[in-house]
Amino acid sequence: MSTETPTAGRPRAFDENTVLDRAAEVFWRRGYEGASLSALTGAMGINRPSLYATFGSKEELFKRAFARYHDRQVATARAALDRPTAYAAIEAFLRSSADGLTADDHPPGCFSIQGGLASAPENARVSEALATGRAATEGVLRERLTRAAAEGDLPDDVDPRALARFVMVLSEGNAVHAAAGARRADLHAAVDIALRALPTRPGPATA
Amino acid sequence: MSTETPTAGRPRAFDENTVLDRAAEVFWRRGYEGASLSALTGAMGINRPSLYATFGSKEELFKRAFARYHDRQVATARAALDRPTAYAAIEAFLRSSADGLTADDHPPGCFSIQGGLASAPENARVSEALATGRAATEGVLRERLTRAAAEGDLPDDVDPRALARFVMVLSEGNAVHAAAGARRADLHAAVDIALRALPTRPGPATA
DNA sequence: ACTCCACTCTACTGCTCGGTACAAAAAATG
DNA sequence: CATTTTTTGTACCGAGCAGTAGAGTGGAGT
Repeated sequence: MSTETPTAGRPRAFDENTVLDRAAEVFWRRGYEGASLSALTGAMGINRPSLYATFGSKEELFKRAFARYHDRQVATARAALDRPTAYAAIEAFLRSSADGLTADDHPPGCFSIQGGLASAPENARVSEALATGRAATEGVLRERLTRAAAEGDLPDDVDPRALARFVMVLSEGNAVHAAAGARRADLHAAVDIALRALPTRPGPATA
Repeated sequence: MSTETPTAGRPRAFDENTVLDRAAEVFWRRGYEGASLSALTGAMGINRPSLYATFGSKEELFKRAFARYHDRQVATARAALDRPTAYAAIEAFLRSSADGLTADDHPPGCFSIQGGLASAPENARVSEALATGRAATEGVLRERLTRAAAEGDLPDDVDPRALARFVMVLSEGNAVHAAAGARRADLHAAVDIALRALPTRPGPATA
């Protein structure tokens, strides 16, 4: 099994996490259905049998690769949201999102969206897994804003769920633009405008 | 040729636009790469040779199907933008977008995005065609807002291009949510918040 | 009524897909 | 050093892919 640590036998010639990151990049760039096994093994630097012995199937490989991406995504989101006010948290979230969508150490845009928004029915589980991941990120945001509401850091008439959705919409729309090659400054310009929509303002708790 | 009108011979047993719309739905639901010829011909109600005689290739079929969708999209956008003020135009655009993304006479979400954000290199032209379509819609929006700026219907410090991009980001982010099954009310809630961000307000020209 | 010709249909092509069998290779254990 | 255990590499599998050949079909023009 891939999760166990064998005591004997020929040692693996590759690092599991390293090849997962390379696989993620292929899925990200080509989408699940556009990522052929040949492209994957080529980028990962391993052959098919090694891939199948380690990950079981293309779908499992995808899920493992996406899980790594998603965990980092959530960690980044949590870090950004760790700000004293709702306004600062949202701004940090959107700024780090815009930067992440245009970072040059990985493909432009968002794995959760490029991976496969729509797919053949037999691959529906993949699209669903991605949607679940995005929903989880939105959940982190929602928790933070719900806390802000409880702390009086949001006006009483603001629905934290709707606000979290709005922020995610912004981030996802920017992801679509980034996938098409938009420049970082363009994404931040959209964030600039969005921030004016917030029912809270810079500085300590408003009401 | 499909574009000529033959005077003799067996007449075509299907309507070109009808089968194009059915093809569009398959591409929309499954993405370009997830839409197999079997799925396409099945939904279109014609066989492969008819498809190839009429459209030439899968890629050409896709472009024709997308062109129809896109033309309607642009027409709808233009209609929505035909409002006296920038605020009203933007609101109408976003409302009709949210409704279109959740209409029940076609798949949820947006063909331009679900069709194929990312793809294998050999299908890159498809993703590019979709991105070009989205850029065209953004162009229509930008023209309207540029006119608003010229008319004094937007504050002088507002960049119509950035504002158009912001509105498109909203629409595209909502499309991602819609693809994942979001309800219409959720999309409108995001629009509600976005409208507060506008550097213009309901009613005749502000400044 | 006959001819013509575009369209329709079945059956096929070469190719690539995701996935696997099997034997050679290589490190740990005795 | 021989054995064991796991990984690696080559070469392959059936299935499904996009695309096509060619016989059959049926309405329009004469």
